Amino acid sequence: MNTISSRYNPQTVEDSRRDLWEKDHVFHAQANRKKNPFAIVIPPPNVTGILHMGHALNNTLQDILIRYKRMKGFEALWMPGTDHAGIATQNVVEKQLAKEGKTRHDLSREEFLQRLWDWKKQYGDTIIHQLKKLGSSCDWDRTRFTMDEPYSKAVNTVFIRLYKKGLIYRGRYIINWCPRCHTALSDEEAEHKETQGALYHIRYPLKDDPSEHVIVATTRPETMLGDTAVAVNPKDARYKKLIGKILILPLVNREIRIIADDFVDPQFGTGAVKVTPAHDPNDFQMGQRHDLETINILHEDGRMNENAKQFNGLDRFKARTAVIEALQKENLLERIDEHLHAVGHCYRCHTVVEPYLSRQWFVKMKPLAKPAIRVVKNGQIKFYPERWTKTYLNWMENIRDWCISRQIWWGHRIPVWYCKACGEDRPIVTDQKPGHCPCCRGKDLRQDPDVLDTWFSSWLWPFATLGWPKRSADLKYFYPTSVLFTAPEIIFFWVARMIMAGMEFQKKIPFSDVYIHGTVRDAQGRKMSKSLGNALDPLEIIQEYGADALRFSLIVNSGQDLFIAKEKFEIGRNFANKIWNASRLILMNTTDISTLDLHKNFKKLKTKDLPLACQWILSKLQTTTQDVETAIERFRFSEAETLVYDFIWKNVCDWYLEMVKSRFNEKEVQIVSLYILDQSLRLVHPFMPFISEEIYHNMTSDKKILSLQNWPTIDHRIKNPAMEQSMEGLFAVIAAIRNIRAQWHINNGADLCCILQCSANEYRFFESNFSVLETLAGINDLRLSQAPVKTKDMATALCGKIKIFIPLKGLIDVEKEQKRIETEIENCRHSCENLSKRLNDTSFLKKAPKDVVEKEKTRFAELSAKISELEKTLGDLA
RNA sequence: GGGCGCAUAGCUCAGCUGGUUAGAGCGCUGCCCUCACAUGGCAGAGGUCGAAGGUUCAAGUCCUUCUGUGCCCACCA
Repeated sequence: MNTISSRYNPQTVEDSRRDLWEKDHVFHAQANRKKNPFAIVIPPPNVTGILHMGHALNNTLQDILIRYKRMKGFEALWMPGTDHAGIATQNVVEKQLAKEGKTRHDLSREEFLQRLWDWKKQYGDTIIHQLKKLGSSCDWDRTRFTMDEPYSKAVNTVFIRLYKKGLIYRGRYIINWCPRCHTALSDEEAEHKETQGALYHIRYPLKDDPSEHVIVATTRPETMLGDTAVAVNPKDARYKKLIGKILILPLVNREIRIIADDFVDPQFGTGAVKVTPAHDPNDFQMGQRHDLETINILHEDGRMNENAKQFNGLDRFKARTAVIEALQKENLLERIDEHLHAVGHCYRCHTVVEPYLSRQWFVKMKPLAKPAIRVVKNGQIKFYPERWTKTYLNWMENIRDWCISRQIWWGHRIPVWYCKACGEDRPIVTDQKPGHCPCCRGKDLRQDPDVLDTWFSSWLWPFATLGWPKRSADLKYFYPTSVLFTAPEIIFFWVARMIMAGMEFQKKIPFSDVYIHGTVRDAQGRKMSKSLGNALDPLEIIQEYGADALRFSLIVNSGQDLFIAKEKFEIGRNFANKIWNASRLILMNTTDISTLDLHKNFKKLKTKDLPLACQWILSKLQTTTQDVETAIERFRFSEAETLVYDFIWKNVCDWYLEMVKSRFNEKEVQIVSLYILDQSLRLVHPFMPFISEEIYHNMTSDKKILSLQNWPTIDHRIKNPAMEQSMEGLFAVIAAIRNIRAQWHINNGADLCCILQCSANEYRFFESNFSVLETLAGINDLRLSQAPVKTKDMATALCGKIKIFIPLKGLIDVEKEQKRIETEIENCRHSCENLSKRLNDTSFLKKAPKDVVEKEKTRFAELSAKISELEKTLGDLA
């Protein structure tokens, strides 16, 4: 290693480390009675996917936790896999077909599906390979796919169970229809975007008196062709006398009635609403209340159909213009107002969706939501950050039924058959094609052509990946899983539904913690996307900076939403380089020490006899380990990472190594340095697995794998907070001397005398660390003085030398400091008085909750201690 | 319309249950290629913590209002 370049080169390292892990199946986990399980399921990326920054962040977070837990001795399973992503994947393959000038209808269903499977075989693992490049320590042997045979079994089982329970039904309702994908979408799959549109005011003449008319306002004028009523609020005085009258629907000359319905808001538009039951969800409900006819005016591809009369065949948006022109011609268009409103778009292809009346399968959600609400409310499942709990509960409490059928071919075919004789009203719900119809014994059976929403399989992920519906040992051991990591936009699609499925089918929560991370944005705060062209490709970053650098930089920025520009990755790259070089320094100077016996040798050392620098860094190591653990357990990953960064860079490199580099000839210094390196590598490993593995694996003569080593254990006997504090004082003094030296432009080693005036305690401390002080401060004549330095001493010290006199207290303004401490003491006393008043007040003691009282008591004790400490400091100052 | 965030150094952000002198990285200034590292070292400058009130012995932190800004949800056509 000592001959290796001084610059860390991740490209030469990462592939081989990955091979090392894969070859030995290092990350394979199995039901193991001797250990505690810890499981994470990956949010399965789409098979269409290529790695983007969101994935990089999401998977790095998971990897940090799973590697940490693995090192902590858990049987840590990270379950990987991919999602078939129904519409998304079908779209990709249809685009391929389009290049050949074909549509899927030019192929048979089977041929088309074959194309999809071929595609999946060829590209479906792309994302998995890319996740590996990131360093993800998944149990790759278990990689699942949502359309695997056993997984499909789970999907069908769920469908059948819910159907039998009455929680799945089929019916004609208004759903969101994507005219480009030719399929129904769930409410969650229709993205509402603010759009500048127009509010068209149209005159509908009265039948009895064509000179009179009612003006209706609409944002989608073409839907008027399907109107079957006009509705007004029954309390609206303007229209009261018109209720029940007949209007002539312009352009189609259909007679429609004016009805009264509370739904109508008299304040909006003209207070009169055109009712189109086949093309608007509210109108549909009104239609049901008033028994109105539904007239469908659209083909599935968004063109007008024969019901649109002269507009037949026109695309819906062309029809809009045509309808407006026709109305203008007949002088029936009152006016057009600008209008900002939310328009639904397909979440996959961004086409404007149409509310469309069709027969679909639905899941009744309210009964499923109930237990899922309960487990979040009672804290069995916690969200991080906590505020997402509210978002979740709000959605769950207003949940609507879930449209699960999709009119596409790629996905789980709905396990339902229809008998030709008995018709679609008698669906046969079963896993396998039945031999005959159970009611008429007819043999002409046809399976429902539709497939299930892709989320209808994803919501089973935490247990279907573990073998359910089989009662596998894995399921028993690893379920419920521990933490779920995901992005906020997935809470409704996936997280909520997984909780419902878990409660329904396992009677247990699927995971206990949900960590919601931020969205990765560009430097301007825009969401990274291919279409905007602002996306940074993680693979490019890995190529240029290394996977460790990518991981480190993402996490360190990951408090909330991340604003990422390419330069942000330098911090990770530089840190990796720093680790590399610090390791070189240590390894070059510790060749006498066998790494085999490192821990044994270390244990033999008597900490108290070690050089101060060693004692200090060892103590700092304990503190850091403790803090990092706490941070990780609280899911404060960027904090944990910063702690490791500061420990290695600022403590180990900037101070420790600088203090000991001249003493590497001492054996115990070598042992401690090597030990610190060993432990540091363990600390960084969850964050930067490649470089840490590389250094560790190569420095151990028996080629141990770091991924399988233990997390550092904290030895409280080595911990010495008081000494840490003293050392920091020492560092401050050194900095002050250096500053003066710099200001005076005195070179290192110049003839310079420096007298430090310090307290008795400090005197003892500095005296024993004289050489360190001199070396680091660059002073060759350093003197300490407990007494105030007198002019005479100065004069002696100054013979022919440049003078520096630093009263240690001079680092701070003594008077100011005294004042500050005095006020501080006064404040604390005040607080103590208040507290003691309350603690002696019996009514307070009765009323206040126990923990509050306890807290105040602790606070009182703390404050008292603080006061005496402050008083002591004050005494020292004087 | 409802809900949730954010506003702290030139920039990007930490700052958790109020409590020493508000921190980091980048950028900036000065001095250094010293044999681990210039992807580096040392030192330094830079902050009325968005505004106004309030609670408190004590407020960046808690409360109210306002301003700016971002996101999510929602069937006002």
